[in-house]
Amino acid sequence: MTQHQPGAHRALPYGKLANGKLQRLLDALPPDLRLEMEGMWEYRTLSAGAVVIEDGQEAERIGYVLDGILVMVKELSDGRRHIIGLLTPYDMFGRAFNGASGYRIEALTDTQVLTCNRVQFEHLIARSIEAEQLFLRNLLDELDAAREWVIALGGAKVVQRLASLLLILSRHKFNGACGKPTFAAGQPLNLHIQLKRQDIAHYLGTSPESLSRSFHQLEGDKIIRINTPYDIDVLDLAKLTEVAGNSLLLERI
Amino acid sequence: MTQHQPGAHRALPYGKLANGKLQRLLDALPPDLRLEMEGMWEYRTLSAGAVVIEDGQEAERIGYVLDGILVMVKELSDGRRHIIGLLTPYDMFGRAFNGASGYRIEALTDTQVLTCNRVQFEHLIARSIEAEQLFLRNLLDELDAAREWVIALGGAKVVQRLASLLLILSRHKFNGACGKPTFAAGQPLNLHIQLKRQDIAHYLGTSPESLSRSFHQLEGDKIIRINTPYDIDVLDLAKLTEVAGNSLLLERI
DNA sequence: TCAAATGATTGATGGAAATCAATGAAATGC
DNA sequence: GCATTTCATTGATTTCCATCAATCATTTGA
Repeated sequence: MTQHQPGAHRALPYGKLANGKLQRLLDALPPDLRLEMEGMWEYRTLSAGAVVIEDGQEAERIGYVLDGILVMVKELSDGRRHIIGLLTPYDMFGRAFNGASGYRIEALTDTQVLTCNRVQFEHLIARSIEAEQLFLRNLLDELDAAREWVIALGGAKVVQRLASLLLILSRHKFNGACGKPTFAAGQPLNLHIQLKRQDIAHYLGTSPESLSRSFHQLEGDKIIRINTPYDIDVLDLAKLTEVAGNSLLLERI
Repeated sequence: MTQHQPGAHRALPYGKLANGKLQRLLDALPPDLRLEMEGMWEYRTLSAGAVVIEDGQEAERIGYVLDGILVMVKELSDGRRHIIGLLTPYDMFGRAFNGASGYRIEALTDTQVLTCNRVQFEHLIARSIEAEQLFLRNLLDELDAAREWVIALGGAKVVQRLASLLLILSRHKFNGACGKPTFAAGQPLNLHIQLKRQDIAHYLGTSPESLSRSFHQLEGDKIIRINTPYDIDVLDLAKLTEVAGNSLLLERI
């Protein structure tokens, strides 16, 4: 975290983490290490556009996204931007042990993150087998998530890829939610998509115009409801899965 | 590795690893651990179609691909196969610490692998900070590789995605090669693509027919030469990069 | 407040690709 | 060896999508 909003960090708000991924990780630690681990984290907010980690630099801090979206982006020599991946809530960013980043990470929206000094984190990992295994598991989850994006982008048609994206975001929302799932009962699942159509389009390998048409196709089929371009209700998860063309993305909900 | 070709494993042939990724990893270990680590590995060959790790099972062994291609595949209920990802030489497979696999891993071609007992490997990782960090670094590399596929598949046109695939395979071939690169001098780089057109098409989110046309378009532009459908010479890496639409995939050659 | 800018959407059109159908080529089995 | 199957390729047609252009909605800034 080479740049962040000054004055925006304060102590870890434990309530924010109830039922969250990090909390589940912490729960598995021995009490003494857990206390130490908890003390290491800082809560921060980032304004949209803030650079979290610069391309080619070694991250000073690592962290978790709590709310908002970070984007991994590569600036090409001709000025175009290539979006490599998205970091949504409960994803980890910054590379422990792994040197400089090959791309820039920036906040696509106003974002809330938990961060931690990288070196401090590495030392804790090195001292504790439990912490190390938690981190490894987390990393392996990230790998699965990245491979999931590959599936999502493998769809032949735009509407298929969009459906896959919405499925992934739905699951993030669902897994990150507190308490019992309200979802199986058939209520609409509300998604706050903090991406501009242009960014989504780029990420899905299509144009904003085609993307817009796909959004409205899904709405016409009663699969989603578009409240605003950034506020989507998923009405029919089964149909959405059908359109996505595979059930893989849903199996971990 | 729940199934493999009987009688096909023997002691680690050190020569095979010269200049390889694993060798570089081993070199960084303290001598005593390095000896122990080296003793853990077995060289095996797998016949095309052999199941390396079954969907839903916990891997007994983890390993590295030396030659050939493994495929991560999910069998859908209606009998179709969804290719999740490819494992090419120097990729790691099998999940340490992470429980059951969510997909099947099978050999797409006759494949040479180095494998190691998972539990033994986990114990070594737990004992040695160096080994642990090597593993972490490797895992983070895998994550980068997965994100690279996202870039490759993000291309809008079929020929673009194909070019990206060929670039990635070229780099694997190149980085895995022994000794000095013969590549910068402009010689053709020979690729043995062990995938059927249908499999490549599925992976790139297109049809075999469109894929075939893209192959021959690249050949017509003198960028590749198609000796057989499975034997491709890359004649002009610069043009190939141009068609792929970005230079990201090339930067690590 | 209003003008300007940005983003989302819609329409029209040419080009790209999926699909259907057929042929050629190679591998496989008997 | 030949028949059979599988795979790759090519052609013709339809569908999809990128692009250009225009409009509408929302946000931004003075």
